[in-house]
Amino acid sequence: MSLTTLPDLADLFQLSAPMAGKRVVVAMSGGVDSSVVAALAARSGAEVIGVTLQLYASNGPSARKGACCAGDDIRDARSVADRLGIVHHVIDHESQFREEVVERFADEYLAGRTPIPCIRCNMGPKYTDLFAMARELGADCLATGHYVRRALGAAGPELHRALDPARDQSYFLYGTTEAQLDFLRFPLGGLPKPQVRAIAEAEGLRVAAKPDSQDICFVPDGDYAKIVRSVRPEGGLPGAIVHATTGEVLGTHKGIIHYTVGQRRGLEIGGQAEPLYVTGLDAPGRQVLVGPKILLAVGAARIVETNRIGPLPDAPLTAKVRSLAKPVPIVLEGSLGDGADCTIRFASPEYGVAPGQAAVFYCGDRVVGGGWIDSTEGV
RNA sequence: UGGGGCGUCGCCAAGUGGUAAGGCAGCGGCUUUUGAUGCCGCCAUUCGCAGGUUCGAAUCCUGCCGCCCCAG
Repeated sequence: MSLTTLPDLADLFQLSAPMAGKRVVVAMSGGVDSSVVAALAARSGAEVIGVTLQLYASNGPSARKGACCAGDDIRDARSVADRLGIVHHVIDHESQFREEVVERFADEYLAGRTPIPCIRCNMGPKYTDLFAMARELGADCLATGHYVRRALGAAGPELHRALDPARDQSYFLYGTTEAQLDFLRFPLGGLPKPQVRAIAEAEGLRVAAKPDSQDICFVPDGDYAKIVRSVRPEGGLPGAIVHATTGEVLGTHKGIIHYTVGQRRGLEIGGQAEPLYVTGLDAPGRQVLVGPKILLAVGAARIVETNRIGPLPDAPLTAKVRSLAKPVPIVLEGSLGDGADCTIRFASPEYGVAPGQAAVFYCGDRVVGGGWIDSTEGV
């Protein structure tokens, strides 16, 4: 695949031509996607500055394939920058990342919620901090490798789902502020992943065949609880597993942080006619509440600290309450944006809605906003 | 040490002479830029133990062991 099949590069970056004379800061994680963004930016003729945040220890157990922003990934980012002949900065962000993302992640679990560190990371280090840095560098925009689209609407820039729904990352970016969106660019939002890899290959980038990142970047082996315990040892305190309706004590759990609403496996309670699911977490009582699947049906949820991107449309909305969920029809009550709280009502019961997760609102492909799930109401 | 009942995979549980259902739990895999869910696969050569009857028993008989209940 050649670059000539691509749209005009100035259009990709949504900057007025000519690109020469423009300064583009690219957030480089060391993965394929952001590396291709840097390559495209370099091709465009703009002055490109690559910036990589070092988020945690650069060596040790966290070093693994598929992570980002540490160790090999930083070396990869630097190597790509060298290859492209662009300036590259590595910013030590370890302490901020630990406080804003990792410790917060642990505290959420301790409070009986199910956090999404990726959203916090996007809201904090990746956008707020990189954003400020790009401004200081006198950039015309900050480009990232996220699979979302920035569309120019009548009322200003809008955030839309990626063209390829399978790669869409809009769920993780609902917290983008209008001011950030004004300055951000997502050149990959309209491209299929295979084309991105093809570009990486054509450009001779060493990361062309690097595996996609997945899981939480700072959890090396999928054992997130181990990380939580390392930051907050009290997370490993056991307690009772209690039936949500009968109050019967059914067993002992190994620490509330290991469970999330909707979870089925790992309870180790046998002898039941039907599976038991986690229906709630009582952090003060250190109890895990369980019950049959029917108890997971949720009719409404309280959403807090909301963000709105662009005007609220006068059209039906849908919401995603998990990254992998299909958007489902909802009715929004209350105001959206500027940190306000609101309530959403599901047209049909939604299952496994966990406090701490995000609810992201869509109007078609457009991201209208979102917030954190604070509590839910049964049906 | 009278009477009755029961002992089948970690748990619940079908099976009453013809060669061990199912559910739960667990394990593995698929899926997946959070945690889950879901889906697929695996999971008792053996039925408390020891004998006996029978072509053939978890199923019938005998003894032993263990547990439960009711009695005194």
